[in-house]
This record gives sequence, structure tokens and C-alpha cells, in this order.
Amino acid sequence: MRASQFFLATLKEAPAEAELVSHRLMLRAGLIKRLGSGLYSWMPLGLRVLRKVEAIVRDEMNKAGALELLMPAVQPKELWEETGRWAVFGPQMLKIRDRHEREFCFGPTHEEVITDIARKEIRSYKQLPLNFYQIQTKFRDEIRPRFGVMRAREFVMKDAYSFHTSLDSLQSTYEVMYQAYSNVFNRLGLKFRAVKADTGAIGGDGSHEFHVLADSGEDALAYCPDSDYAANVELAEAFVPEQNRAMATESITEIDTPKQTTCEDVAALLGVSIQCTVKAIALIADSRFYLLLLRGDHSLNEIKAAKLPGLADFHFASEEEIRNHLNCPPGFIGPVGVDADVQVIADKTVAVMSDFICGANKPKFHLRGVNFGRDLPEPVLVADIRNVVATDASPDGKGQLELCRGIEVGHIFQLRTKYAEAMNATYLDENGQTKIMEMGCYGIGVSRIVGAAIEQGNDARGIVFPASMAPFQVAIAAIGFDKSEAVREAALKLHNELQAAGIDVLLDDRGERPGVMFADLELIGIPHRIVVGERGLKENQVEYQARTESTAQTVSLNDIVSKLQRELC
RNA sequence: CGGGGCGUAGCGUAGCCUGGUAGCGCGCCUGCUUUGGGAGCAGGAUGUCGGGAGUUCAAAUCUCUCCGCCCCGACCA
Repeated sequence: MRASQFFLATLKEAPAEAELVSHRLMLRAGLIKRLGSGLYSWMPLGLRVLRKVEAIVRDEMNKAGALELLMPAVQPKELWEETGRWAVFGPQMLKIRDRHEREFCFGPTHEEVITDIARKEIRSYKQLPLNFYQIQTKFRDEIRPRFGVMRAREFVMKDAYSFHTSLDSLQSTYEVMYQAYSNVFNRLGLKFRAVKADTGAIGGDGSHEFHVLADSGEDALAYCPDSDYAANVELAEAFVPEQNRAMATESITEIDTPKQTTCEDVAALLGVSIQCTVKAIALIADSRFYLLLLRGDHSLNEIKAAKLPGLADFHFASEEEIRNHLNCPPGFIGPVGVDADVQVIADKTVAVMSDFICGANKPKFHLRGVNFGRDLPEPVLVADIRNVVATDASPDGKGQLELCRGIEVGHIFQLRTKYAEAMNATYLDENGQTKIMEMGCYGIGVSRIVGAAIEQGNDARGIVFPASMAPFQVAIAAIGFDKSEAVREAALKLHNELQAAGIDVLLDDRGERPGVMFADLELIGIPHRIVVGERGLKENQVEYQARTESTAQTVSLNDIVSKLQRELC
């Protein structure tokens, strides 16, 4: 490809809309162009990247035995009513009406459509298992689109759905998909981790998320460096070794804390560790008032909390609700002396604490030397309701957890029969019995991967693409292309040779000044660069520089093609 | 939706408080010079100042209203 025939649209300054480095670089490099909130055009350069990601995903899915199909983006309301998700998905779904006032949505996912296909097409156990996938544009009306293509409303997703006669069969396809996903991210050249995950709105049993590791990631991950345990912090179990509560040694005392409204402040005032403090979080669910107790340095895991009996639809109590129930403003609330209708739930860590410090339910006072059983009743429930922290014991007992952040780029689920049952997707088994199909589903955020890869690969000069997804593998910067006959000849010859060798090459024949070419080629992240200039050609030489390096090496014109072939494999 | 902020040329911005000719840098076009790290000189084009209403002799500037966008929280590939 010759740059003069292509469309490079780089910017020196990033549009003000972009905050995240990958988003800024994608705009500056001219990969994408924003149309509206969460809506992006993929410009020719960006589309080349997207297509490379798609190709790898497609290849690995095919290798794993999945069959590609393509389903409509627009889906009728009736299908979604069968599973009850027309209401459940709610405002995240873009709903539209046709000229007959019939209701549709722009598909945010395709479980309903594929299950409809399955129930119409699959009759016999002999047809199973089957795994269908598509690479499709989806639309989810995100509450807050941000970070460019990383959380866009319209995005490209690979989604696969498998159908089985048994849980065993589902689990074996799940394993195959797990491996296929690992292959995809390895081939893409990304640092990633697979973690145990919450199944969220899609539902089902077993589930893993695949995360590209990046400090800017929206998810916190917990992993154990000494074992293969890894989980989303949403799910990671806070493992508390069996231990008995120590005997009370202090008597309960009120302490003056005029300005100390947080555990940090109270601990600092008393000169004790924050681990001696207990905080109370006030929730309301089903019009009952709850106090959840956590150690001062811990934070509430809302997903765990919502799984407790009666807490499915909790909300945090407002300041007014807190005053109504405890007669005390937030900042000083605690579990001591509360009315019987206040449900006190303790985190497992708190349940074994003694002589702790907590709010006094009295403005400007805290209590120290507090003990369960003596100063307040035992909690009505003890549960794991906190987020794990670094140095927590790994739940598999093999070391300590560490934390990192990740960008979710893939998610696999064992759906079991949730959709098949709701939509009556059945088959006849060996005995002629009607059975419900087991299902799995497997997603990859294709467009998100591009953003995630840039988040992981960038430097002061711009994008550093992994070789697998760079828009071009090699760039030729021809200095003085428009002026020098020698440069023109050599550059074109090299360009044609590389192309003939099957290498994706961009020849910068724009006749720009060297600095302009270098800056552009570095910004757009092309992994390998060759500089052809009159100076070198006199010695029959060109320069080669990898994007990851900061200096160039001189290479004989005769050797450059074979050198590149070596670099590329 | 709640909280904060922004909307002026393709991009980045000044001007707004204190109303009176819309300015700068980059980019773009023409010519000449230049050619190994975002060139120099000269000339040039491009703005319904987000939309509407109001106040005023006069509105980018003040008021109201609508729209769009960004950032912080709850959702997810």
C-alpha cells in the first residue's frame, strides 16, 4: 500500500473528549472517528486493525469446531418476552418501532435468537453438540459510554452459543472454548489472565472472564502467584482461616471523637491500627434496615451482599433513613444498642474480632473495647461480604492473594438450561424422550480488544501494536520520494518485493519531511520501519528500526527483505 | 438518573467576569526556498461563536430554555 493512495489522518493534538491514553491515541492516529456518544466510525487504518483481530478470533473459533453464522441485528420484542428479558434488560436495550408500530430492539446479545434457531432446527440428540458463533455489531445503551471503543454503545462482538445433551458435553465444550480464548489472546500478543467470574445478568453456573491486564482497567482482579487461583474481586472469596475469637480484655468505653467520622481518623486519633476498628454500613432492603459490619480497612462487596437472603434489592440508606433508624448521623453509627428491628450482619473477619472500636450511635462519640456477646448480641448473620485485599490468604490455601486491574475482553458461561427451558428448546434423546438442551455462551469484545491492546502497548511516541494486529507490518519511509529518482526506484522496488513476499507493507511516498513521516509511522504503531534515503543508497544501504527500539541499524539493501522475514516470524 | 464541567474554523484554544471590528497555534490552499526527527518566507481560504427565545441602539459576552459532549458514581464484551 502506498501512503499517497491511502488515508492517513493523524492529529498532533488529541480532541478534548478523550481522557484515556488508548482513546487519545486512537483518535490521534486516525483509527476511529467519533460520531456521537459511544458511536465510532472505524477509519480505513483502524478497520485494518479490527479486521486482523477478527481474523484471529474467527480462525481460533473455526479450529475449535464452532460454526460461523450471522444473525439479524434487529430482533422482535416477542422473542425477548419469552425469556422475560424484554423487561429485565431494561433501558440498556435500544428499542425501536417499525412502520406498523411493531416493537423491536437492536440486539444487545443473541441468546434468544440462537435459541429460537436451535429449537426450530435441532430435533435429535444425533445433531448435538453444536456450537454456533457470529461476529456482529451489537448495541447496548450504556449508562455512561466512555473510553472510546472500550465502552462504546455500538461495538463489535464475537458471540458463540453451544448446545448439548448433557452437562458433561457442555463442560467439555466449555474447556475447548477456554483453550480457544487463551489461544486468541496469546496470538494477539496480549498480557491477559482468565479469572473466575460472577455470571451477572446473563445467568448460569460456571463462568470465566478473560482480562487484558492494564492499570486503567475497570475491573479489579485477585490472583495467587503461587497457584492458578484467579478471580474477579467481585467474586473472590475472602478466606478466613478457622480461628476463635480472643477473650475480651478491655471494658467498653466511650471516646470523644468530635471530628473523626472515618475509621482512619478514629484509629489515628487513638494511635491504634485501623484493623482494630469496625465500620457499619447502613442498607435498606424490602423496607428492613440492615447494618453490615466490616473491618475498618475493608470495603463492602456489593455483589456478595446482594446474594444474602433478603438483600437482593438493597440500596444504601440515605442520611435521613440512617437518622430515622439510629437517631444518629452517619460517621458515628455502630451496632451497639440498636433497636431489635435493625438486622446486624457481620463480615467473617469482624465476627472473630474482640475489643474493637466502632461508632457509638451518638454524635461525636465512638466506643472502644467492644465485644460481641457482652456489649451487643451476636450478629444475626455472619457472611463473607467484603472485597478481598492484597495479602489475604488465597482461598485454595496456597499462598497470598495479589491484586491487579484488567479490561474484560472475553467472558464464557455455562448457561445450562435457563434459555432453552424458557423457550422450550428440546430434542429427542436415545429413548425418544423429550429433553431440554444444555447451553453455553462465549463472548469476545472484538472492538474493545483494539483499545485494550493500545492501553497495554503505547509509549511517548504513540501506539506500539503487537505484530498480530498492527495495521501494517512494515513501513518504508522514503526520504525525498518526490525529488530523488534513486530513492523512488529503490523504495518502490523494496515495496514490491515485500508485497510479493506476502508482507503487509506501507510505503510512505508522500514526499513529506523525514520528521513528519517518522512521527506518523510511530504514532500509528507499525512494528518495523525501513528508511530509504539518498545518503544510505550511495552505500547500497537502508536503515531498519523496530518500533520497540530507540535506535536504527544499518542494513544492506540486499539483505533487508530476508532480515524482515526473520523479524516477522 | 444524581453530582461537576464544557460547547468559538478540521484539531487545540483566547475573548465572556466588565456587551461595541471574532483572535492565536496547528492543520488546509498557492508560490518560492528547504529535505535524516513534526521546516522557512510570502500570500490565501475556512466561523449561522451548539439551537431557539429574551434584554439591549448593539449579544460569543447578560437572562431563560432546549440540545449535544466530557468527567465522577450504579451497568458490561
